[in-house]
Amino acid sequence: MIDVHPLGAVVRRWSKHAKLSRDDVEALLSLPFTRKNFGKDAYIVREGQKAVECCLLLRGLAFRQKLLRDGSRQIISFHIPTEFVDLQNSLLGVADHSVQSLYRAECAMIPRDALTNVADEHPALRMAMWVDTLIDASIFREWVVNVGRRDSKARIAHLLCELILRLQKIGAGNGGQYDFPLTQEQLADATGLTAVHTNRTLQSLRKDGLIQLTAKSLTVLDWEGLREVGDFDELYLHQQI
Amino acid sequence: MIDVHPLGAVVRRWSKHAKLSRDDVEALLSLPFTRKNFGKDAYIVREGQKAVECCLLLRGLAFRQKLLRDGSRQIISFHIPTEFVDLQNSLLGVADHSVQSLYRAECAMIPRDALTNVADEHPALRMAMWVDTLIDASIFREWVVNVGRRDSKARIAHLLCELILRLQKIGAGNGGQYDFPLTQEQLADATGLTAVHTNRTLQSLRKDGLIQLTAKSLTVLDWEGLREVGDFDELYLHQQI
DNA sequence: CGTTAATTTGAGACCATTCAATTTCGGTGG
DNA sequence: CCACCGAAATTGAATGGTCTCAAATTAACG
Repeated sequence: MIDVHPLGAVVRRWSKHAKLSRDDVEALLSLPFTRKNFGKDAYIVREGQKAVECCLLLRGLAFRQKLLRDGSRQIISFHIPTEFVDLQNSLLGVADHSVQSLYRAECAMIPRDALTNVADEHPALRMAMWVDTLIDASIFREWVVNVGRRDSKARIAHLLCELILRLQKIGAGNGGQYDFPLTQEQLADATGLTAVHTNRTLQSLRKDGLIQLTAKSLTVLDWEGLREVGDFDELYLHQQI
Repeated sequence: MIDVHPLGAVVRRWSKHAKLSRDDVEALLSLPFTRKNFGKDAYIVREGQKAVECCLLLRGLAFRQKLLRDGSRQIISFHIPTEFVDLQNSLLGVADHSVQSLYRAECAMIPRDALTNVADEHPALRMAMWVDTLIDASIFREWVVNVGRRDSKARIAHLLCELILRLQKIGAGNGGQYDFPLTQEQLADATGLTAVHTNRTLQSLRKDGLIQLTAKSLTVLDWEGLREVGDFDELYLHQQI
């Protein structure tokens, strides 16, 4: 799973949505970028900021969040390697939310102009980018359903199912075990629960023999069971194999 | 606010995001379409369906929803005239959720192929479409926050603020009064509450002198108060005047 | 003007929260 | 290597917001 070129994984992913010509691929791979490392909870994009470069996640995890006036927060999505965390900012201009690294993250920062130029000259690449943002949107929709209509157990199970499938897709984890550096507070902020109740809910999922969750590592013991509890249907991920 | 051409409103809206040449506008206005009327709760797009045409809402309201296994539902967004209700389906292929008319709706149905062709030939139009779907996504994100982290009163106030601003933008409503054919059950399904609790919450908003809501008509009595209660910040709507 | 949908009201139960205290874990410096 | 520290996880008990279930009232529509 180690790519010679950091953008190699993107080529692989996008090839599934659109037919990329040799020329398209070449243009993509010759995009300029700089590597950048982020520590725990470091800001990758800050709300209100004007975007000048676009961040492709290479290693680690990232999440997007919005803060409320009363200080509470809602995590809006998680991002795993090979994903752009802020593609929409390249177009909308001002970021309407923040992106932070989770634990640690390594990114390829691509100048916004270079990205829009390559999109202008390569319609297939623009299409792939668009599809990326559409899949993002589809995931947001499912999150609305998750926090809006499911109880705590289903919410957490559903979130775990989603992350597991996405991690699987990029070849992370083996034997049902995944690196999982999320704190229970982050899990809570992503599901609209409190940290305390998240703790109890996780205990319940463990007691049911569905998962094992310790020390930054998640093991799936009963995938079908977890899927059942989480009311999980992966259609919304649009992960056409 | 009556357009000679149904796509006129789209031209006006998109002109704010991207510079449209005379040629772009012409291409847009000469898109083929058929008018179609939908009755109360009629399906405009059905989950799992393959998209062959794209729906532009001309009159009335529409909403998107997802059904859960237990039969409950979550409304994911509302749509008002001049908006495309399923632009993403033109690209993603299979619809991952349904779109229904609310009360009544009049649409312009545009063949999917015609739309993608005009996008291929007119980069500015494609860009405008992309921005449309990005704003959609931004609204989904805010909805995640709304159902995830706000209490019932704030949730409903926030939703009302959003709809009011969007309706205002297309020139609907006068003197703070808007046509508002939503049932309390639909309001509930959009905010992740029950119909009963939505009823009580609305009463509370009325008692506070913020709104007047009767017989398919919403009147804003105290905009600043409603905004305050709803923790509303319109940045996410990306409605650059 | 009758019939159905939508709104409203009441009371009790329950899921999730709040607040506080305790335990465990991971990392750091002596 | 152990002692220490702060962060994270865990536990308990009480509170409260929202739900559930029913029934009553009102509005909408043909």
